[in-house]
Amino acid sequence: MTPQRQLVLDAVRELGHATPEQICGQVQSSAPAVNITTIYRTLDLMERIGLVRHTHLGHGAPTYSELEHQHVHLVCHTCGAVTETSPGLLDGLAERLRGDIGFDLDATHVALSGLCSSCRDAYVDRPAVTDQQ
Amino acid sequence: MTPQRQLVLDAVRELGHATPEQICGQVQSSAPAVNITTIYRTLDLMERIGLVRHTHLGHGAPTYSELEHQHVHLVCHTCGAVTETSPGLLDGLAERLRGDIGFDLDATHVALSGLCSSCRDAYVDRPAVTDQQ
DNA sequence: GTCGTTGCAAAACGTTTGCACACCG
DNA sequence: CGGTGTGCAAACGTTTTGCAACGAC
Repeated sequence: MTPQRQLVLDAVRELGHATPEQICGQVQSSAPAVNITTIYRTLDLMERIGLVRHTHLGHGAPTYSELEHQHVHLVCHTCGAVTETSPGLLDGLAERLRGDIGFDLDATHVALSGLCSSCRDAYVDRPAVTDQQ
Repeated sequence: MTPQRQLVLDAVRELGHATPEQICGQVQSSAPAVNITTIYRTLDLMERIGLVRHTHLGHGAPTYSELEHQHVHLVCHTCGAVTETSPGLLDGLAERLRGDIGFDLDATHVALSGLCSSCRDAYVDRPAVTDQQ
């Protein structure tokens, strides 16, 4: 565990959900010389050994978090808002997928997408202007 | 509806699920001068008016398909294989999300991720080497 | 002439690679 | 020494942007 790696892990823990770029910023606030390449390499390494995980929120860069940070993410098509909810919501689905076709679902790795309540309310005959997915 | 746009729409229909680059290739096979910028702009336009949709299969470029092509996609973490299944599988979840937090789920927009049956079988004490997500 | 559409080049974004240097055993 | 980790620059794949030219009304 090198100093850079410790800083990356600390940043992931502090930031909760963060893109490699955000993590890089956080790390550089205490060690400006650290390069973003190192961030990527370190995140990759830590993911392989099971220290962190990444989640695709739809658009753009994935976000990294601690392995224990287990949530299902809901991303709004229209405003891009991210809501977290319990992985338990997908237990039934996971069981059915496993039984039906032998697919072992990882509910937390990708965000589910849809329309959040406020956008649904606003979406009265006004077509979506932005799809941030 | 310009000739380019018709070609893009035809390509989306012929290819089923295709990335912008693949669509560009298909279009250029009959009209070589068409630029990929036009593909992007046209797909964007057609998505806004509801002719096509795009789906994130995890890694890399999204795939475009006709609006009617409604599937839930399952992508394997390890081998990257894509399975299609019925959107009905998520009906219960969609209902619960709508009731609990007012989130209107679009089950077909992102692929669910996990481990396919063959990779799960192969995954006996052999850690994943590739995560294509 | 005005507006929308196109092609092209360049930029932008997120990520990966090659390579040389430094450090630690 | 040898091997690992790092920084830097450059490449990469995908997407967006600026701009000039074209065409339809």
